Amino acid sequence: MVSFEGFTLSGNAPIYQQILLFLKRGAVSGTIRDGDELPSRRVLSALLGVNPNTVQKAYRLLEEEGLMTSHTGAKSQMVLTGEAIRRIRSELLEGDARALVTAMRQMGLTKEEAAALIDRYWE
Amino acid sequence: MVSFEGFTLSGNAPIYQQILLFLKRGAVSGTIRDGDELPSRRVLSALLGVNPNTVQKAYRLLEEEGLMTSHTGAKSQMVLTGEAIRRIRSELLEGDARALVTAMRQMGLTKEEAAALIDRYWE
DNA sequence: TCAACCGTATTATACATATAATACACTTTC
DNA sequence: GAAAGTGTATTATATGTATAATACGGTTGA
Repeated sequence: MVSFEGFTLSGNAPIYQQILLFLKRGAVSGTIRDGDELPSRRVLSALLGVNPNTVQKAYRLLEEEGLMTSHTGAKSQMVLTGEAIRRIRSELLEGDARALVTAMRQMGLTKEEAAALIDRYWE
Repeated sequence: MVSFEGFTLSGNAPIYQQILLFLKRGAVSGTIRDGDELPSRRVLSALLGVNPNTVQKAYRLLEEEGLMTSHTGAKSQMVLTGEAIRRIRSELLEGDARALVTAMRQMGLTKEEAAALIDRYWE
């Protein structure tokens, strides 16, 4: 069963996107694996304090990406092939790195200053 | 005059937030300085291909933060004290660093792997 | 002076996001 | 078999974002 322990809503990003991102990052790290069952829409929405439709939107997009299967009446399961995991990993890392480098550059930081900042915030 | 050269809309973030972020980062880097005139709402909206109201929203928020003054009929000007710049710098760097570290951690990367990734994307 | 530009304001429409309240058919479990 | 839980679907409302079309009064500069 996929655990949402340690997941908290934050920032201005849409909730369904935050859920999607949490699941993809878990797949990349290996804490979420192929065949793992997801909490039901109702259970997760109650856990997060959001509307069931919001969870459903995240799950629907997950399924449309081929990362999950769902059948009426039964629990939904993650579908994670090695190829899919590598694809997600590349997408996420590239996006995050690009965003940070853009930000640091626009603020006039050197590569060394950026590295030192990350090092300090790692704790 | 504040230049928007090198600024392009990207991603899903609201346009008015992207404009605000660009101006704040410019203030931190020193490319935008106290007293600098901003392009008019109409001119900037035409340059970016967005609605004048969207630019007005960004400018209004900038003014509400005390980083700009505007008077009917005249050009708007940046208001950047040393204290304000330090505040913006802290806010932006903290937010960016926190976001990246959270992402890398959730994907199971080590500090060294994250540093190598940033180093590679710096080019 | 006066035309051009500026900041500001209003009204309307459209889309995305999120919530709320139901409803129905299917699966699982006792 | 029956109850509980599940995926799925619908309709409605509210808010934020973005666009569109105007309008008005103040400032600037030829």
